[in-house]
Amino acid sequence: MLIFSEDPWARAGLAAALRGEAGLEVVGQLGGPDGWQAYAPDVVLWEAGESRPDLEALEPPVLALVGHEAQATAWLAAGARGVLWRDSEPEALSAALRALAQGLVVLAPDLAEPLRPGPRDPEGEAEPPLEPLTERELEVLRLLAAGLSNKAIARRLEFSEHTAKFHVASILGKLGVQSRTEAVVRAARLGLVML
Amino acid sequence: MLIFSEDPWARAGLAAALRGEAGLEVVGQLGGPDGWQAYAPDVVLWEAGESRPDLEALEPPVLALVGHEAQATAWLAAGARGVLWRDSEPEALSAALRALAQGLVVLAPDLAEPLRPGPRDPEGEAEPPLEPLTERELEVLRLLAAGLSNKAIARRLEFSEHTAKFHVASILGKLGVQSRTEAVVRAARLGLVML
DNA sequence: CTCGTTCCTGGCCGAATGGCTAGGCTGGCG
DNA sequence: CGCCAGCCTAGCCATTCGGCCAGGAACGAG
Repeated sequence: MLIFSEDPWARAGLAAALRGEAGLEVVGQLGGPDGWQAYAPDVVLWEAGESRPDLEALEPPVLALVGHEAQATAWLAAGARGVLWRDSEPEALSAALRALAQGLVVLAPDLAEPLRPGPRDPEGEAEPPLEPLTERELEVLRLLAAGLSNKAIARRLEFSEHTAKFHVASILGKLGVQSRTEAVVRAARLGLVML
Repeated sequence: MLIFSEDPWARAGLAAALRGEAGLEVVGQLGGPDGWQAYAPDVVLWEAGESRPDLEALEPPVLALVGHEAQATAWLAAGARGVLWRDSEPEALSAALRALAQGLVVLAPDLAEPLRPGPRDPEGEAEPPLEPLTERELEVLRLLAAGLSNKAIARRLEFSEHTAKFHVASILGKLGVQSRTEAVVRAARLGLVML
């Protein structure tokens, strides 16, 4: 097992915490993926920095330690085989690393939520009495989600800026929000547009 | 660890295969969940039958062994903390069970696909020369994505509206966009924020 | 010590945004 | 025919947004 972290102290701490674990051998520590081949690790433990993860050239499975959810999804997308919170217990790290070495995928419980097709919050909801958007409004919404200004929308759809504002206002009303940004987020969550 | 399977031979086989694994103790075998309390297991290994899984009354984390994908999703939805294929190696089972006991979620690689947000268009890209955002900027970005106005962000983070505008401008610059809406969409695509 | 970076604050200004009211045009329906 | 829904246009107005310039406090690196 090879440890990556931009922070030397974090590397040392992780190595020390895992040293005692049976069946785990820390073969080295690095600041990043450069030169990993020399260690021929079966698994990589990587404490995520804020920079974008790059696992391209890395062949062994990677367990990413992350601090917040956005990081988690970024690392998953980048191909990490395991994602745990930074404050996980050493025993959890050790167990996760062993599972990784077996080719399995390991996640912190919170991060597995999207997998559960979901009984959907039973009570809450309350929200989408959502009047249906007209075809025209959907067109505008898509441009809205692309980040276009009212003026740009008007040019694209060949009507006046006033009309653009009219449709946008109508969309805001139907979605129950008061800014175009909120509208985009809401629409994305409702599946009305793809981001 | 407690083993469930409708098939007594399968129970025996699993127990035998796992008997050798260090740090795992098979405390019993049952045909189903009835009466599990008597064994006080830390984990349950359950070879899935074709019937609908019911994990309601079951308190320890469950590792389900499934034969096909429909089963896998059914068991995940039912609350299984781990799902592996029936033909997994004993070493993989053992590693998975230990991770389960640590409160982690374990999956066969194929089953984790839905988590990876996108295969990323392989060719295109060209885009993210993306300077990293500072911690403060990420905080602002998250509120931005919630649709808050500069004023609201300033209140929430307890600094002046000017500072909010300053950070927003900095975010726009780093993401290479010119409106907050674009910034949110871009950040979502990059995995910097969850919508 | 100076330098550079990050974070925070301020003022100014033009443009964009969102709420409002008030039209006109079309086509479907009773 | 009148009525209504969806669509487009228009003006007014307060607020917000985004760009620009300038400065201060804190901290680590040189």
